[in-house]
Amino acid sequence: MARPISPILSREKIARAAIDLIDSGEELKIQPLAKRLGVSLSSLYHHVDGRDGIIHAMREVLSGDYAFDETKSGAWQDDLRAGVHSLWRLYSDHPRVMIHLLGVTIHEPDTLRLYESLVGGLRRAGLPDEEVLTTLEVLDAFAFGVALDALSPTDIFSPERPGSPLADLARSHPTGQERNRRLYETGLEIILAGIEARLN
Amino acid sequence: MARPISPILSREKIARAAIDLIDSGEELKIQPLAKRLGVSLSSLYHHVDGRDGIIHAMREVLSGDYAFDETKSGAWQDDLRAGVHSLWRLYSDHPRVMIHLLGVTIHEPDTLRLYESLVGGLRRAGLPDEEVLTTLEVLDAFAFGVALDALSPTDIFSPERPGSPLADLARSHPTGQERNRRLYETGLEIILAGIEARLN
DNA sequence: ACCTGAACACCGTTCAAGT
DNA sequence: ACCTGAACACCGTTCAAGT
Repeated sequence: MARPISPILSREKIARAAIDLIDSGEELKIQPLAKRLGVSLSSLYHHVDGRDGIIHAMREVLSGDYAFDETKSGAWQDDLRAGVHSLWRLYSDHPRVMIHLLGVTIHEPDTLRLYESLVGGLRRAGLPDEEVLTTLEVLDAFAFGVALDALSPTDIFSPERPGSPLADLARSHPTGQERNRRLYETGLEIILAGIEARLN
Repeated sequence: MARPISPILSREKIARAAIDLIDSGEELKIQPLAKRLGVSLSSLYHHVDGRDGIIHAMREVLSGDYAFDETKSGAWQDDLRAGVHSLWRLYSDHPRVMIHLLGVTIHEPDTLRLYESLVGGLRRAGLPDEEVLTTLEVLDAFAFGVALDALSPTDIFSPERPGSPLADLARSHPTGQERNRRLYETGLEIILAGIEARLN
């Protein structure tokens, strides 16, 4: 086969296949990616600018997929919960993809709109302007950290010596997804309570 | 040269050179690493088990370097501040190394002792046992997220349209290291205030 | 035991050829 | 414009040879 009547590939198809590949635990390699797409590996280079191009394409696709529909104007706490949750879904659905996206500036309008919505929530909470962006970054860093935490092995705390206080606590501690979910929810509530406490 | 009188390499020397390499922004590649150490690349394989072995060696070295000297028993807030700070120094001094260490279980005694010290602080704060480990994970995820945030380009929020509320706020917002430091300190205070607020 | 150079397998990228 | 196979450069790992 040479030039097909209608193109088999597209920037988006490549990006989605790459996301699937990474999410399934594989490394981002061109050969397996081409195989998934049912094409030869050199075909990819007609649509994206090499490996880096694939990474940029993934960012574009994800930014659109997780666009935030501004259901605004409840209590500021609920608005922040909704916004951070949307961000966290993006991060925790694709933690391995996020690692590739580190160090890439976000200028997709969809993602910026999400940040703007969080700014709105923080302002309505009564936060002074000079603390809004830093607090937004706190929420973002927290969500990102929790998402990467999900990549840790199930038994994070594996104390060899049985006398350790960690060993006792670890026994009645949830593992896996349940552990991660509780971590996210508890942490978010702590941060919201902290923001509120500092307003006075 | 063949077998030297005293060995040129050691597991630790290789680990430290690898950490330096990664911290300086390079990828972890064997050839440049060998060059830094002044040896041929095949020499490394006599001391570590390939690339994965180097990653394990880095974990061991860093765990020792950032061992926490338990200066205990101030206010629980101060104890937590000290413990989290120690953890954060590890993460934010070597954020790129940390990415390689994701998904590797920590069983180095030095690091476990640091976690145990945080458990002590949280208990003295009056947290019920079933929340201690989750709250510890919140602090850890936050510190980790902030450290990775430092890898973002200096201008994170780059709104194209000038009408955006982000554009205005970004103008009077610090950048680079200063931005990251403020993010860490503000976030930690928010979380401590949140823990305290939820105790009642 | 510890270092070396050569050999090998793997992976990303390029390019001429085909429609 | 879009797909292909072949060629090339790069990188991790192995191994026989040397002390």
